Amino acid sequence: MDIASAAGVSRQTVSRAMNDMPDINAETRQRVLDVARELGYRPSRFGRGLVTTGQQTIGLLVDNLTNPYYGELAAAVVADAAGVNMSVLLLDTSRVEDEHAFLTALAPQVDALVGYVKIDRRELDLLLPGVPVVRIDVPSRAGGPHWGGVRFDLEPGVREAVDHLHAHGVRRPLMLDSDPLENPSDRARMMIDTWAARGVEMSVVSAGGQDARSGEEATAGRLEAVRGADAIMAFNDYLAFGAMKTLRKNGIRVPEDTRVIGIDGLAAGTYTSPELTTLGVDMRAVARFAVSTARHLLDQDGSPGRRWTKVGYRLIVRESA
Amino acid sequence: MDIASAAGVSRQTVSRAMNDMPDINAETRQRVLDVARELGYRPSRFGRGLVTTGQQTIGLLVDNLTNPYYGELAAAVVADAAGVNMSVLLLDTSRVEDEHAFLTALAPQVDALVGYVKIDRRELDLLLPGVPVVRIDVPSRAGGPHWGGVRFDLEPGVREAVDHLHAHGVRRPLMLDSDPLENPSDRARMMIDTWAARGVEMSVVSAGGQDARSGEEATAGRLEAVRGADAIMAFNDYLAFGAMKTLRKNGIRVPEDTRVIGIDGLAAGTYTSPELTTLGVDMRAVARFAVSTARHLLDQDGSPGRRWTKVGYRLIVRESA
DNA sequence: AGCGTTACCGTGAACGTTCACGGCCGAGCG
DNA sequence: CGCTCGGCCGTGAACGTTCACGGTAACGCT
Repeated sequence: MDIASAAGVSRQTVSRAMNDMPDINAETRQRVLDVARELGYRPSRFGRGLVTTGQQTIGLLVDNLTNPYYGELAAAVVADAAGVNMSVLLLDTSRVEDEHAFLTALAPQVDALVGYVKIDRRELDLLLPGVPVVRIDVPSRAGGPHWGGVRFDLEPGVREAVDHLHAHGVRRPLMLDSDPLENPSDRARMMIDTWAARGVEMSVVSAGGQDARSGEEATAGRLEAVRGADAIMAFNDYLAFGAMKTLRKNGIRVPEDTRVIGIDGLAAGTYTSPELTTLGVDMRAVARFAVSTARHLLDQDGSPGRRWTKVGYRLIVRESA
Repeated sequence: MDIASAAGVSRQTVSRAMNDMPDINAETRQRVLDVARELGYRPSRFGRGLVTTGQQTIGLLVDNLTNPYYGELAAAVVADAAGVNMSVLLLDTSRVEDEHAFLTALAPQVDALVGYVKIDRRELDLLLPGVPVVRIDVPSRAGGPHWGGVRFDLEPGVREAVDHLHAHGVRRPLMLDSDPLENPSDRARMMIDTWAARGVEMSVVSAGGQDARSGEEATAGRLEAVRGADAIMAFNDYLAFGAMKTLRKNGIRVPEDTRVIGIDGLAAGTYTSPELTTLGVDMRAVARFAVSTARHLLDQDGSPGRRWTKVGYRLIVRESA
């Protein structure tokens, strides 16, 4: 502590001055503060963190913040974390080629991991032994006792959506999937089954991608199939955006001629015309659970509590269906 | 270091085991690792940070991550920071009422501040004396020697946009401003002046807000003015989205009847139909400068370098104009 | 036997901060 | 005068880790 001698006082007095603590003369405090500014001194967060065990940091692992979906998640997590005095370190894996090296470099900074961890469990456990991990949108429970997660359940949303469409007279629904026909996505499978349960057969078009352009091109390429449908359910909102664009270019009105439903609940869906009806999860609830679970796993206070949860998609009715 | 005695070795050997260092027997390492897992031991980042002065953290201050604009900024900053081995702590001020208390709690975790700091300079300087600050989108240079920033220059974009519209025969442009008519925004003023320099008078409609709904309602409420225009330039993309929605509902075609241009360059503008032509800044360049400047101010290596820069908006031609 | 080399491991010291405690001095009181 | 008390300040100790160094034993070589 160089500054102490520079100001002619002791370490402790410097500490008192910097932290607005009592037991220090106002004049002395000012002198210390002046010297500190002069020398460009700033207390080290490491030195402080070593002795005051309070502040904890959670690492938020997302695929690509450019995608507003992750933005909404991040906003919710940050808000919740701030509420319990935790910080959030952003880990965006979109532009990183080697997730292993990435985590090696940044993970020591973090007390817990939350979000979309794609890395293998064994590998991660070796890399960050004992670090609590709360995964989001995982198919199944996995990992040790310091792992948790939230599973997304599409089913209630699909049921609501199919009910909604069926009630509006839809009988020739089309699934716009991202995956190839011979190996449909889980979402597509569920849609098809749900319609089948109502005695309606769903046709399928594969987009071969998850972005708007794929949706636009796929629907344009299979226009006869699209014209034959009275509703399109897309793998996600982006594909739905693309589909709506194609529909419009071909004079097909939404929702009068064809209804369109996406999945994700992106806010961007309110900027289109018509606004996109979609299936979405309550991100606030997801974040709330993730943060509280991370905190829980961090404390290890013996009480196991719930480490896993399931949140259902809900139908968000806007204008396109 | 409790674990050292538990494994029957010294602190240093534990360190060697945890960090894959040489000079340790493979068998001993495994034993230490086992004991560590058993006891749930994890090296403290504070203890480590105290002795290895390397990793630095920058705090990214944004208004509201739900807004994809900030998501793009965050993604770019994170990518750049990772490139120079820095971490990014997310500070979202959208849901925080008292920015002062917020910073008091979280700022000690951070080595530098980047982004949209709204708090008063004097206050911040008192709170975090000497902390480098790089502000984004500020009107003017301000702050001490440890402050920097990037100024956004709308002018080249406006010039390009007006040129573009003028070349396409636009003569009755309409400004959709967020601020009231009697006190127009800087953006509106610049638009109006640029048109005036070409001998064209611009009419103005005030939306009284910056979101899509405001744009939709304002244009709907002043439909006669809108019908009389052959181009609409909006305060931002959101207002443009709203305007396009109203235009569509009233059978006005974009861009055939009326051209529309926004400001922000949101990716969401590519999901609409037609895609929104807009003015945007190169976020990657902004982030690059912000991170490198933060690093520069952190080092204080004497060479002053450039602490301020100006990046110009550019016209992004899509479909709406 | 004596020597150097290698593999492995331990011991101060240091990083910067806060906590618990104790000391000094002047003022007030009996 | 002696005593107490409050205001102000300094001194070990501790937090958990790494660095630089030194030490020990085993082994091979001359």
